[in-house]
Amino acid sequence: MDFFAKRLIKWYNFNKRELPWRSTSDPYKIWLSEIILQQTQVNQGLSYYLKFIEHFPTVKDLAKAPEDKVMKLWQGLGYYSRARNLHEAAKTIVKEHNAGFPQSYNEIRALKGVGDYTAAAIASIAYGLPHAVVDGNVYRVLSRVFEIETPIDSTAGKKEFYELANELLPKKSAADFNQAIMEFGALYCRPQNPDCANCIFNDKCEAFRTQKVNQLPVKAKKTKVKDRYLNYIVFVDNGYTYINKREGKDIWKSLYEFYLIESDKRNNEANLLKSKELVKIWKGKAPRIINVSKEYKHILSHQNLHARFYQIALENSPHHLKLKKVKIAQLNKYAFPRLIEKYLKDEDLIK
DNA sequence: AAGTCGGGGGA
DNA sequence: TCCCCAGACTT
Repeated sequence: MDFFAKRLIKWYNFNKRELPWRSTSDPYKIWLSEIILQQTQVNQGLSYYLKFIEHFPTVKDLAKAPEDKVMKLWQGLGYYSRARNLHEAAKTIVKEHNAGFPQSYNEIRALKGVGDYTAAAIASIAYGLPHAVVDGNVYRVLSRVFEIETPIDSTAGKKEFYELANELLPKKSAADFNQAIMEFGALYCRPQNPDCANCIFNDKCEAFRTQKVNQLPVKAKKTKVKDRYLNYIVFVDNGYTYINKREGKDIWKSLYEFYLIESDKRNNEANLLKSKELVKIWKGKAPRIINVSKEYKHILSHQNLHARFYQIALENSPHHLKLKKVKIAQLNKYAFPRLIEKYLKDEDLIK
């Protein structure tokens, strides 16, 4: 087992990518990078990291920012609870830690949005503390090299991989080891098309020897996908429109959208006009629909969204609804889901 | 233990 | 299509 860390760290020193969060020792920046990179590939998160550092050079800057600005900068990256928790944790750090980033594993772990993985990553990378990270890369690399078939999404599997990672971790090189195993998983021991031919472990890898590389790691569950049909009512009122901030437990919390009428089946215009909700809004008088968009299909990991946008005429403006009246020219200040952003661009409502 | 939360990219 | 990504949180 001793070969593992040695080869890995040596490989890392020669082959690591130059990334902005690797050339800093600022725990705030390391924390930010780790939140952004949760369930997100480096190439997708990189520009967001740079934007955040530019707008919020310190944790104080982030803490005092309005939530809408944080969400706007996060727009398009997904998993928006990360942005809300990031913002809340920044406030916690300023208030309860006097703007100094916490330096112990337990204090880091207590921050909103920081779980076992992220706490270990920050503790090791920023402070050299001996906590092994276990992320998707670690599951993949370890399950293959040591041919472990325990499902990674089971309690037993999580425990087993966590213990193995910590056994393999050289306590004095925690930062390098953790980053090395993740980098190696991303560049060589990939989910598909792993580069076994050029792999530094191909003389030791059990899965390679038994030709089980593409069967590992084992995952037990699979997600169910639901269809949802979103009918958006777009009021256009002489240079203004009406938007709404999503609340509750559903997707896109804290992002904006138009007035939404959701149905579990595909709606056409006639059905929409007859829908109880719409009739109720105008007290039985059908509103005048002046434009119906194409259907937008938007795929999430667990939902297939089908959306259509209905523009309603000026005389039907919803002054009686609790919507936010905003200038169309100001729409670019608000964070919208990708789906709505696409519509806005198609209609030239934003650039 | 199971569900839920986004969006992009690769094969 | 399906799978995965420097996972966390709620139920």
